[in-house]
Amino acid sequence: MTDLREIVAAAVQEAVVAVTGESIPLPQVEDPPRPEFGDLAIPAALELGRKLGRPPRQLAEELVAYLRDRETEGVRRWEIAGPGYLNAFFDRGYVLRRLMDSLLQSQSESESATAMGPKVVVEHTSINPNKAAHIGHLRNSVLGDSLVRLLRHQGVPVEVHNYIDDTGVQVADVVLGFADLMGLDAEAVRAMPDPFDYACWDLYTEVTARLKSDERLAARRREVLLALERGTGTEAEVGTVVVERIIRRHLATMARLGIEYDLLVHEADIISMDLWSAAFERLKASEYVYFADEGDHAGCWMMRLSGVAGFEDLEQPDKVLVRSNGAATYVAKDIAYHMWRYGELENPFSYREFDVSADGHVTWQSGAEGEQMPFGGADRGASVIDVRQEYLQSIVAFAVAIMDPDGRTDRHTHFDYEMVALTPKTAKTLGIPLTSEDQGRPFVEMSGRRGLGVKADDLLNVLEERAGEEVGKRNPDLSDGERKALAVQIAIAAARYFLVKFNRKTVIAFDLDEALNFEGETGPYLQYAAVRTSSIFELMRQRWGVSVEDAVRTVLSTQGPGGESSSGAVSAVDVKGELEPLSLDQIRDLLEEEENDMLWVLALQLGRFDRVVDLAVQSSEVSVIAKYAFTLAQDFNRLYHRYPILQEDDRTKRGVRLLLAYALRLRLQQAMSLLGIPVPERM
RNA sequence: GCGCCUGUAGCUCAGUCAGGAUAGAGCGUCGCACUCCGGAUGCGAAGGCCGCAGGUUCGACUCCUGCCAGGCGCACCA
Repeated sequence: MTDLREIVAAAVQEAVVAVTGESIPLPQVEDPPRPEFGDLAIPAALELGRKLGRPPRQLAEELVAYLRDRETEGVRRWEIAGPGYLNAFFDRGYVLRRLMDSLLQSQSESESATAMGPKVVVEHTSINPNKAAHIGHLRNSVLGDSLVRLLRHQGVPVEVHNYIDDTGVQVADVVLGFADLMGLDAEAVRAMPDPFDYACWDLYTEVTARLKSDERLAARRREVLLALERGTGTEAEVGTVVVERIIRRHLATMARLGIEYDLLVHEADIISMDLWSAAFERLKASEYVYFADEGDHAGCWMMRLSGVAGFEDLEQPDKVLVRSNGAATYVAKDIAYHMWRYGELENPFSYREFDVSADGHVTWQSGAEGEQMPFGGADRGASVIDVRQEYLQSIVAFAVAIMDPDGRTDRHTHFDYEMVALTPKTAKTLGIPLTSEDQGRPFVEMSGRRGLGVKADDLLNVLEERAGEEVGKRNPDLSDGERKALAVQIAIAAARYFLVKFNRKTVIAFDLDEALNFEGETGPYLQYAAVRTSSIFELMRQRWGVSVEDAVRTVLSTQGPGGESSSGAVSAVDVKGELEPLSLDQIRDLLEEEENDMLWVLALQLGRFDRVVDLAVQSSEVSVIAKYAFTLAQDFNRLYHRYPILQEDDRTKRGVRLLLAYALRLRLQQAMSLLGIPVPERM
């Protein structure tokens, strides 16, 4: 079904040709700021007037005269306003009818839809496996997971990767802590009680602090790092246990928010399975990779970036890929991973199951042994990584582009976002010590190294507790189990919404009070609106003995747009005279009454759903969905007070309001599901 | 120093990419609301030289230039 906007734009385009003889591209269509300016506004005459040296207003008169002589689908009348806008006013009955039809249709389609087309890999989370996840990591995972949901909604096959950096100094530091500070071996570390990631959080901070002054410990760190890289010895054993246990904790934390992964890629495997050496062979053949014989980087293999667009202003643009001691850098390993991800290297991995979730989803991990699986080899992909890694990621993207036989530069995207920081006030209330320098700042960056941050599980625990209190107050009849289950859903909503409501270039200065608020622009507000729609429908079923689906079918059971009888599924059922089929004229007349402008505004809002999803995907901006969902919920809550459904006696009013409430619930639920926010039965 | 990002109401943010009609939300403050489909709600009020200065334009929060302020990045760390 063609969008009405396109139809209107095409009509104006045709009018321009007819009136002026000028051919123009499809004109821009805007949403007018106020209802009296109609439903769509086209500023074409403004632009054209300047180009032709004619008064825009006069030009607009001629265009409108032309348009008024003809039928444009869905348009009831044209007007001119302001400096020369063309304002189109829809046939409100027709548009609502059309909206309902497409909703019912998309509902039945989505049930049978299977993903088609080239595969896309989305990599997110990728937390260093040496400590508990904090709320900054949560922003990454929630953004990444929402992106995955958006793409899947659009029918794109998505594979979710979580890159595990298990060879770096971060892991070495914690291993050092266990081995030297605590004197534990692998078995003892394996036997430690949970929360293991919390223990590592503290240990990591302690080791970092001691390393500053303890020369002997610093020397030991180099030994541990070497042992980890070789993969042999007791320290390597401890390292394996630490990584495995921490990842299980990370996945458990993310599972609380409904976030799952298809594949964990271990960085250690990239070396041990010779993925790096294969990548290196390919890279060496490139004009961009060379061996440095002299200078600061003597003995290193370098990537040549001087003269490459985007790197030209750097003092030393070239980047080390292989250190003079022969070890590959992080960027080098990341490049190898990306080349494999996009099918430019043969697959060296086998795969084992890492975990199976409650709903049966399997998370696999790379390794030397196991099964063959069709992972990697994607056509396109995105890596969700915070903006501080922009420089490194641009190198990775550059390498992907030069290794692509087709020379594509757009197949890999760095989905960048700003960090989550703490307001000094929140840090203080959480008992986190700050330097006097920090206290003067607008916000304080979280740091695993300094142990400075709010752990993800702590936030979720506090949210669940708070939600539990509220639920208990409102629903004293619920059992403990029911109350907890509800509190979990509300906590998910609060956390996820809070992390996506800001656009990704905004530094979130985390404020605990704000995050714990369940009123206003929050996840629970969305849930509340959805729950209210459901409870209206439930009450209707009790009073009238009719499901909302049957009720909607009844109201729609006359003819569809264009006069013919619409989709066969639509037929009336017995609703005991509480509802009746409504004609297009009845719906239109009702919606055109001024007191029903708010209903009409909601109908228009509902019609924007697909465009909003497109915009969110194109701009990689999840906040667009969050704002849209909030607007829907807000519209509904306003309507709820002004336009009762069950208590309305007029059956025309009742019917139209029911249609809108039904459409709203559907769209709101869809938007919430894109954000990973559950819709409770009650709350 | 160079590069990137940000600056909008007391606070936290939309709107800037595609210039246009009276710049919008939430929180906070003050006041109010249904014997009614749920008050995690709704309604109203107060609160804005859209960082500053130029420029382009019929028209600038939006584009361009300069400046000011804040953040981040520019490792043989990841």
